[in-house]
Amino acid sequence: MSGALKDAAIRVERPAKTLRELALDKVREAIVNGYFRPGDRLVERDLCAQLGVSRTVVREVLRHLESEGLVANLPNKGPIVALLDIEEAKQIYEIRGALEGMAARLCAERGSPEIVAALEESLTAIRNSYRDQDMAAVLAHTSSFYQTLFTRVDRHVAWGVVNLLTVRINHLRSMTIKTEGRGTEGPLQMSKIIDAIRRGDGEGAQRAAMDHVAAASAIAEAVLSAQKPAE
Amino acid sequence: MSGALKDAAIRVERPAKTLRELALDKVREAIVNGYFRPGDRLVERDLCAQLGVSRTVVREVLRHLESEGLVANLPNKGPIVALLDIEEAKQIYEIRGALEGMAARLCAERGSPEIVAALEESLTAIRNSYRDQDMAAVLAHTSSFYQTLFTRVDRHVAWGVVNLLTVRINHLRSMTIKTEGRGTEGPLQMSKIIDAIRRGDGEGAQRAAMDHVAAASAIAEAVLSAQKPAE
DNA sequence: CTAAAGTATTTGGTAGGCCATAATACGATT
DNA sequence: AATCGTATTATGGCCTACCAAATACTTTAG
Repeated sequence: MSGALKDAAIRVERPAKTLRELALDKVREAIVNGYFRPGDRLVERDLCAQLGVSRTVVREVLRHLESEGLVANLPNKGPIVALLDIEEAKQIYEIRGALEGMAARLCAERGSPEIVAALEESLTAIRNSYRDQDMAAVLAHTSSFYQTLFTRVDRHVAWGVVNLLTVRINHLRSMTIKTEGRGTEGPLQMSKIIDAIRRGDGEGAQRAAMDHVAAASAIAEAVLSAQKPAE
Repeated sequence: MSGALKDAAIRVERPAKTLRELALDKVREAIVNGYFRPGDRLVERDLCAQLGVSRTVVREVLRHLESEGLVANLPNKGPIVALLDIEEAKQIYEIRGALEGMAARLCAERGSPEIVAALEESLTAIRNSYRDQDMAAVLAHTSSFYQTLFTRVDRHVAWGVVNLLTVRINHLRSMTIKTEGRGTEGPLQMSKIIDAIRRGDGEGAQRAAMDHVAAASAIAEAVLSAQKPAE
């Protein structure tokens, strides 16, 4: 991140976003924050009207979301918002545990103080956001905490995988962080990760990261199984 | 896998494959086995002609492959077959190591003889295919070896992730298995995984699985860096 | 011989239409 | 009244045709 602004400095930052990408983001966001609920049908022509784009674009967007796992396609019935089953959620958490554990270990083994500093910055932001009850900010800073973990040791592919999986459980995440006591417990677990990284304890960092995810998973499971019978 | 054929027994198994899916498979296969080479442009209208389908379908297929990482989209220039850079390949192998290690550990901890039997069956098939110099069969049976590892402990999501990543390095795989001595070394490493699982040694199974992937990764790296300067 | 102007090529996106299938409503028949 | 066909509708899958903008390639004029 040193000399990357040589000719990027004056570069006109054009939106460059193709209409398709804009639509994709819109629909994904609509799903993630519950405007479309799991199980809702996504009727192509309706989406065209709502988004103001053509069917071609809508269809491409739906295909993309399908491969992200946010949308499921029922044969001869069309696309719906994917329903999240508890088994799948647990598996996603498990995978995140494996990958985040790996990244944490690598960070510890690298032993760079900058990583520790960056992580602590995110953690502070998380604590502040909890204090302010700003849950959206908690999520954002938690993401950047993990992003640091992955990208500071150049594991962009793994970070991509984690992101891909995370969108599928996003509404779960927003529920887990609101859970009783999560405001102190979560940051505490994260600080353990940082501690282990600081003292170069790869094993410990890995374990701490996995513990943190496991805790989130347990809460998510409780939340999910509590709400399933209700509906 | 006990009583799942209650009403599935008579279910009419219609192909149901939509044209889009057929085209998707065709193009993916064409990329994977080198009919389209990395860097080749994928001109929509040409593909339409070659596949005998409309642009609508082709575009959706290209989007899908893009999100699989097999196709890259240059802005205002169009899609090309993604080039595989060595750094990315290493990361993919690393992730596979983490996930396959996890699955192997779970298999060991479950301690079911059926898993061991299934794995051994795949391994025998692999050995036979090596003996017959049938490399396509080696790849197929290797896949089913890992599929067993994941699906017998119900880790379908992780298996999906591994598959997603694997297509991106598929041509590497076909090169690594042809490497000198891989015909005895690879199966040997796999038999170590099985041994550890058989004696319920989770830790050992995990390590053995990770070793196996690490060996493949090392070979792939050698192959890649040997061929890059050549072109 | 170079620079400018024109010409393909190709993607991004739109519009609209056709057909097959599934579900629903509706009417007829026993 | 219950059942059985039969329209109707909604919708996805797929197609053709078109336009605008950007890129790449030629040709022409100075």
